[in-house]
Amino acid sequence: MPPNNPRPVQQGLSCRLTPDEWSRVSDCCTEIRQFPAKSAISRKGEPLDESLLLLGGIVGRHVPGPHRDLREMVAIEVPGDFVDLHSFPIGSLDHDVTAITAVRVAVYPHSALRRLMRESPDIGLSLWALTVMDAAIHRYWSFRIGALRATGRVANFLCEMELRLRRAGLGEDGKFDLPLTQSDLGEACGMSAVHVNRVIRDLRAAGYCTFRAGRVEIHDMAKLREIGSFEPGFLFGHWSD
Amino acid sequence: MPPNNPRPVQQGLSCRLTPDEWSRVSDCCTEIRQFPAKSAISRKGEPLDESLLLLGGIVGRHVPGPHRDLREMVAIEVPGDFVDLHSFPIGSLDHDVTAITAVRVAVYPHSALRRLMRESPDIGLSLWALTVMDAAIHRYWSFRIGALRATGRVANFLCEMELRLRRAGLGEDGKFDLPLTQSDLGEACGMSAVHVNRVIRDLRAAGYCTFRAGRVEIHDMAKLREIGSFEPGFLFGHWSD
DNA sequence: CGCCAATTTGACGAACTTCAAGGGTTGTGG
DNA sequence: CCACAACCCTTGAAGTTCGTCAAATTGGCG
Repeated sequence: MPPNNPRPVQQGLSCRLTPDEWSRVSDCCTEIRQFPAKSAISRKGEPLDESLLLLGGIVGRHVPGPHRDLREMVAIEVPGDFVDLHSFPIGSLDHDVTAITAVRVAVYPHSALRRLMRESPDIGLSLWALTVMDAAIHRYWSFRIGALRATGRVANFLCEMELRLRRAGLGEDGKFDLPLTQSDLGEACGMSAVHVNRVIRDLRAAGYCTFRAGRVEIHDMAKLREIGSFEPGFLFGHWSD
Repeated sequence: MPPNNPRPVQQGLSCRLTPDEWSRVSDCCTEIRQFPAKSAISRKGEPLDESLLLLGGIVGRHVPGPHRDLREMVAIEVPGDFVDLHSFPIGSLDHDVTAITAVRVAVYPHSALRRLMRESPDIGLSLWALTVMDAAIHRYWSFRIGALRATGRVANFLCEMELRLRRAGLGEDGKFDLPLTQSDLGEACGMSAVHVNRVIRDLRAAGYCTFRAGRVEIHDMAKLREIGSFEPGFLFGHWSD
């Protein structure tokens, strides 16, 4: 390990690793890298030989369709999440990864992770678990888009973001920054930006929450969770608050 | 390895493993098990200490909502797919697993898989890759439901099923069995059963495909893929036909 | 200030859900 | 063999939700 090895702070999803595991994973980090807002981090199909842990900022993952204007946001990563650990076992991704805000990431070369996994298969299992949690979040997004109508979708989405950002130490008391445009929100929830606007107006008028200038304030969490059919234990029951 | 160790045939997604890897994974199989149609295989949150490889039949995975009538089908497994390998790194699942048809599965105790992974981390990596492919399919489902409208969703879904079932050796020439009700299809595509009925009537009238009595016949694959915005390489470009 | 992107609102039509009813098929028990 | 129940499919009618188009407004930033 180089003496100037960067050692990211443990937060968010990565808290599933024990401190010792985290320490040994951190040893694999070779670099801290930055991306400006709205820049592409990687593209579908591109060969990848490193994975990124998000340290600061918000990252979006989009599945592109056959036309430029047809795509869906399939995931959002918050600090503490691995952005593209999925590329480790398979060498590339099926989707685009984009920096929504300016972003700071820790770089983990696949070669180092592979070496670590050969030395300590149990750590490999813990990292595997992180990608499995990621898949569970994907499934919940399917549930949201498929089973709920527009108002419920937005409410449910805000509840998930509140929970995940709070777990990442980036919000409390139902207040947090969510630097997404209404168009972003529409792409994440499978609805038009115009309709997103109407829905958040209704949510504001009802007194449940506000979403303005990239900041969310939830005033009635119980009600928002109810109309969003949101259950905080949606991730295996591991997050129950 | 017991002398009467069942050795499942390799097909579908599991073809990503080398024959040697497959052989060593197969050694972990302790049992062949059956489930009747419409029976529950496992439920959300239940502790699991084994994973199942689907040998025959169709399995559905549902994320349940807070009410009985609110749920979404988030995945369908076909023979050759692991049904719940996601439970291996984490010990439980966030969703229900249901036998849609009568089902035959190969049982892999987690303890045996863990032993195998410690002996051969590279095989662990290959199994990890299978769960990563699974997540890619989840993302594609999000794309389908979020970015397409009803007709495109159904067309896209049928294209995916055609590809996966053909890959599993269970269909050719655009004809295959898909033992789902129109309600099932609605739960998978995020639409009402009534509207599913109208959409498949339109697809039939247009001469693109038929879906009757659990059997699909695609008459114009190019057209169906076009209106479904379906790209056969959706899985990392690994499946390109 | 002036530009550009994002937000907001109205109007309209299209897409979709719900409710309701009828018909077909299958399996079961008399 | 028939009657019946259960389930699925099919269609119509009516109402709701949502997308599209268009235009005005706001807000951030050089």
